[in-house]
Amino acid sequence: MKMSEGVEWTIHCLVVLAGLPPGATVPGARLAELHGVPGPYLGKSLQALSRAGILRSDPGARGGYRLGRPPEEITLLDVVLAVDGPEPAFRCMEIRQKGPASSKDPAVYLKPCTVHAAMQRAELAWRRELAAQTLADLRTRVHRAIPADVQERMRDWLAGAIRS
Amino acid sequence: MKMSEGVEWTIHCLVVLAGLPPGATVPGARLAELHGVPGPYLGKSLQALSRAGILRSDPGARGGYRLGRPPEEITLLDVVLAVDGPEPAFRCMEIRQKGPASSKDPAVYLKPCTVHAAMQRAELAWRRELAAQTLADLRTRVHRAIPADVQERMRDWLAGAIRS
DNA sequence: GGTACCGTACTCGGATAAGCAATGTCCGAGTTCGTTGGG
DNA sequence: CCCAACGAACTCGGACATTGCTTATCCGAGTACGGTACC
Repeated sequence: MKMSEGVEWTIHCLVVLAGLPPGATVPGARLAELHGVPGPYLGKSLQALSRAGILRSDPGARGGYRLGRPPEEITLLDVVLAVDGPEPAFRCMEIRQKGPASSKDPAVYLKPCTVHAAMQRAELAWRRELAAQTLADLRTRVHRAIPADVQERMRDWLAGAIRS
Repeated sequence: MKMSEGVEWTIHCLVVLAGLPPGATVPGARLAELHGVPGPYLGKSLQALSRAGILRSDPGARGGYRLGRPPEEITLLDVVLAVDGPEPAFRCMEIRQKGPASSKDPAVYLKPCTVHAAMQRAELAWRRELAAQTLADLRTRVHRAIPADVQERMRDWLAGAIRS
């Protein structure tokens, strides 16, 4: 089981964007080189966030990306579902209905598969934990964990990338 | 993010094996046709369980698979880690250390990445929920959910597959 | 009749190809800014 | 000097190759059973 790398990339990008003044935008290419990741492919993930409404994109010469809504209203679950896809990791193939010992009566299989339910319970716990963390929370924690000089260097670097 | 299909298959197999009398073994090929899945590939997943000690395999003409330890001591987390691999879904690439704004001082990055910690929290909740469910619990639930006639048909079918 | 040996059938285990999704890259549509020509 | 129109540069968005992993398959090593020859 492997999650798309775009999740990690876009979360870091969102943290950066959440720290900008309102209305400021940053081009995707600048976000890519800021994190040392392949630019064109990061754009693919950013597009997914744009479709989900998490990001808002301004085309044109002074265009770029900005948050689509306040960071308090963006959860990590929203980001993961947008980038990695909404389908759960465990997908029940209903193999209980296959094989020589299965029942021909469809009514037997109306209730969900027991194995499926067990796995889904764990997956719901995972989603619940992701939904409990907003981008605003994460930005606060990151802000406290990074030394002042690194933050200043990032602010200076961003000054040459921000389009307002 | 997609989990290996072998997880679903092997869990169903383990539930079947947990319902057998002690000492009884079932060949992997029989387990495959019982669930309508490709036999040779199911064997690959069963081998992983065997390496992990969850299953015990008896080679030879009257050989087959049986549980490696009591079903009360087998959790769903054990199965998932054995079949799908022990690596977490989210793997931190430490992209905070890359890019023009990163610090050259390694001491800054001794504490774990904040984004990594947030994702790990969710993943730990997922694992905790999986570890809380034993194979014995699951077998009891499956036993209650399946009608008596289907269970009897499975018992009859297994009678021609069990090697003791 | 009992026993030891041998051949056969069946099992698991690891090594080997095919299919597909994720990764990585590219080029086109659209928008804004700077420039230039005219009034 | 002010204004409008034009050209150019830069942006996002979607369509196109390529790599890696999951899926699927096969064949070889090892073991227990049944039959057979021998004592």
